[in-house]
Amino acid sequence: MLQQQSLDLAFQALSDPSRRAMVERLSFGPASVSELAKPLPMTLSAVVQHLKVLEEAGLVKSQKVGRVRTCSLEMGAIAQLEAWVNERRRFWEQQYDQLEAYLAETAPKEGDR
Amino acid sequence: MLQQQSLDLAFQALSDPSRRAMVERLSFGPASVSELAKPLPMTLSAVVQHLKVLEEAGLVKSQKVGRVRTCSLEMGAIAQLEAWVNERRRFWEQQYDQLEAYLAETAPKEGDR
DNA sequence: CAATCACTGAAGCCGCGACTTGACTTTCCG
DNA sequence: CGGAAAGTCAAGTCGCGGCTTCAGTGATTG
Repeated sequence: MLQQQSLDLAFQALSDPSRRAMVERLSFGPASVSELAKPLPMTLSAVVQHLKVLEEAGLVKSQKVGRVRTCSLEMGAIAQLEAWVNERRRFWEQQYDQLEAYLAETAPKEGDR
Repeated sequence: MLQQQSLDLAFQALSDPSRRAMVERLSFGPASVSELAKPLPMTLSAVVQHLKVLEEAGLVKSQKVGRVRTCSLEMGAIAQLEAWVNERRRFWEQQYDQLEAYLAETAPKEGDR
């Protein structure tokens, strides 16, 4: 599973609060690097480094025009996260259903007739 | 938002591949600590430490009966992750729709008639 | 043209997080 | 009872991740 690698990068990237803040900001629309940096209590340099992580995780893309780099969300990676989480839930519910079925079979209740 | 804190812990916890593997295993049903440890290339001790992280993040709960501790998934935290991801997508799509609407207004296409 | 803006890149610091080792405690089984 | 199983705890090591600082480099603007 090559997915594994990119999932890893994505979760890793989102484990940092500052980077998650950047993603949240970007979910409202594109922004420049300094716009992303404005609310964060750190250097522009640090923000750029975070940005690099997000880009390598495929969560964000950016392009530079003139002297300003504009960033925006890359929904593909987000969808992958979603898929992983959904899968966990799916398996968990399935197992839960099996338990229910088992209980229903071994100890049928009134309403079951 | 106090949610922030627990979201942070959850993402943080899932940023480690071993811990994600444990969660994946647990999505198929409860397991003991050594069962969780079996596929992982590390000491039981290390696994226990990972487990602690997962529990503090609210992703897993466990209880000890006799000498064996049985772990299982805690779906609440997972649901929170899901919510965050969905929210990002929601905002992103909404912004996308606005763009589309704008384009449609300023440069109507053939089919619009 | 000079000054400013918006980054970029390279060092370097430092704390924390993922491990290991080793020593103990409890529980279970024959 | 004796010994294996299943964890638990406390140190201690080590590398990497999140910062900062500082020294550039091109665009942009008065």
